[in-house]
Amino acid sequence: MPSMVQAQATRPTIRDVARQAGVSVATVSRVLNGTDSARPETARRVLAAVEDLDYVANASARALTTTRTRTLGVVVPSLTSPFFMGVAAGIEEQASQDGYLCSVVSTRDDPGRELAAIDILRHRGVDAILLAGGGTRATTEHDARLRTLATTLGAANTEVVLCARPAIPGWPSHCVTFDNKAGARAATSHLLSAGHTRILYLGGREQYTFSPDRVAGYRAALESHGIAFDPDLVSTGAMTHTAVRQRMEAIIDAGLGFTAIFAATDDIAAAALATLAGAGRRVPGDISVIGYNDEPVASTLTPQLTTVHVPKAELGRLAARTALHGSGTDEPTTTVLGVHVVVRDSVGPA
Amino acid sequence: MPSMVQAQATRPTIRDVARQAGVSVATVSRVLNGTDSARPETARRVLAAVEDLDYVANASARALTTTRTRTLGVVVPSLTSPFFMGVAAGIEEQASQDGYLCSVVSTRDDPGRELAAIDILRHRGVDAILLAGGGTRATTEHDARLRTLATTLGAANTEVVLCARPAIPGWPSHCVTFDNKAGARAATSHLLSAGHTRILYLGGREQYTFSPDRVAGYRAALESHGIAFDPDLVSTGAMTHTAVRQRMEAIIDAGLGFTAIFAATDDIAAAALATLAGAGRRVPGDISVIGYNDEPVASTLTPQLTTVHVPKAELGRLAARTALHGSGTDEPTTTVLGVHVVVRDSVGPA
DNA sequence: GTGAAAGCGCTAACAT
DNA sequence: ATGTTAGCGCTTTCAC
Repeated sequence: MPSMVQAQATRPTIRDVARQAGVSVATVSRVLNGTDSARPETARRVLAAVEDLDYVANASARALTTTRTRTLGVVVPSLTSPFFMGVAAGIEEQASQDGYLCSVVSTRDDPGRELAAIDILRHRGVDAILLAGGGTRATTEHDARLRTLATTLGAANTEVVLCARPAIPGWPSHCVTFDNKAGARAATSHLLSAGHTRILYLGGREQYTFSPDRVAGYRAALESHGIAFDPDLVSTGAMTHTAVRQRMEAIIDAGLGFTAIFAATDDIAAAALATLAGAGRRVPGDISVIGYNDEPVASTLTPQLTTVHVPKAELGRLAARTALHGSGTDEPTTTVLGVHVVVRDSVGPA
Repeated sequence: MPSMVQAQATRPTIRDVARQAGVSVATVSRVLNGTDSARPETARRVLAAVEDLDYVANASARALTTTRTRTLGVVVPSLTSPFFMGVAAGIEEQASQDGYLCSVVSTRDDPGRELAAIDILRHRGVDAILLAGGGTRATTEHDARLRTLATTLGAANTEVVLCARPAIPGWPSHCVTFDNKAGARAATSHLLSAGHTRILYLGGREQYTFSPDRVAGYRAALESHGIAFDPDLVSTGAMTHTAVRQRMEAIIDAGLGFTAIFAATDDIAAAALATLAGAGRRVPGDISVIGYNDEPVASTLTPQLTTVHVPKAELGRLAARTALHGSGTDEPTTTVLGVHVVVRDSVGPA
């Protein structure tokens, strides 16, 4: 047992271990990294010294020589979004399983901070960057800047992979996302199959990255069923709880005819459900409602919400794997995960 | 413009910048860190060279000499808990504002992984560690191990501060938390003031860190109002949505008399609300319900949930500040943030 | 199988 | 105000 008197102010280094084990620092390094085989007895002595001194290798020094930090940078739009945290959970799980640490920086829902976030991560020398979600739809100028930065980083051997967001044309690295439009189409079809023909699309602002495809899926389903698209049935705008409620109230007051609602997110669906309840409309008796994302809130609602399941954790895991180990080819790839309707209690016959 | 032919496979170093600017590396370092004043013209040349070469300092090399990584390690029980993500958002905001990066590792709700998580962070040489939440109540043995590890790290100048969890006796560093018991007391009092005397406590498993204090607060409020504590009115168990619903159904079927519910979390309250609606009991007409935590779900419920607000983001920010800059004294401190009832629509007169 | 020594890219004395 | 230089703690040739 070491002396209790002198507080160890300075951490032991590999040299301390070498001295204590009676070997060279090179041997200690080899034993600790399994780089080269050492005599069992030598290894034992080294390990004993490590244990004894409570030695922990200096990650910075190691990174300096290996040029790898074993860190994955993650950029998310928000730390409080159930959707992105579902994805982040998958990322973290895969990364930690592979011995990587996740450094996360949030843009706080400001796409303008995306570039800065990537730059912070670049300065830290992370081995790869995951750009999860995008918040609002980018301008082509923003996309161009993003692409330039990603290309620079790619040349420096740091992949920037897009995750849970639409692919960007000409992106130099990979993209792992889900079939956003197909999900919207499936949701709408689900409603159509139940006999609904007047379906209200209740969306967020049009500049959200997911908006265009969700509207497109909605329209596509309508067309397949030979139903004319009615612009009056499309409502977009802010998606805070109160904003959606106000929008719904106005719609109800206006006497707009519809028997079902396709909400672009579960949160929007929640607000719709609340408004409907307040207006005395029964779900799914009078009105059917379907959501999108399958966030935890879906099953706490009354009635439990039928929605489109997005494999968030799986998406995160796959994205992390792709960022860390590549996708097999050197070429940029786009992997699109499937989604499906999960039937609960908020949809009934027309 | 540099040659387009040769792809820059290797990143420029401080020497490249020095050469290009016609100064020494020391000057470059000084200009970049603002350590010492340089002649304006010199600084300009350095900055131009940096710009020109797209130079980014190597964080590992810098950390090696300064012995500071400018990284904050964060241990959370889960990346999908709205409560902890609220706290994490505050942590990330404060850290990034102070130029620190957050490296997060999740224990995936397994307190047994807490030690391992801290150890991972220790190996990375983070400057401080935030232990957010604890999931389940620890054994004294677990606490002892935690304390030992924290003490070791503290000696190595790495503070391990507790965040949003009960203080641990003898903890060598700081603790930033909220008044858990007072919140439970306030919630119960809120119900009592509305005239309720038969109040059901609907909790999670007893080993959750927050459980004991919430029950204690509930009892304390009862006592202050001269109402006898009835053990039959305390229901604890798993807090998944279905588990709580089953529990609630059994309670209703058993004909237990009560006019109000104090749910230990908003999620539990959500499940209770769903069960009540299914049973035809109106809230707050027949039964009043109050939650705890003030998570986003509270305002999506019907009726909107009256609950106890916990300043999650503020808690996170303060904890980060404390971990990064200390609390003023060298002595371990415990900072307890206040909480308050936020009145919405789920509580009515008895 | 093991040791000696040369860096990795940076900061911080110490000179001037 | 700026240059020289000695490390920081590790990995990795290159010898033996």
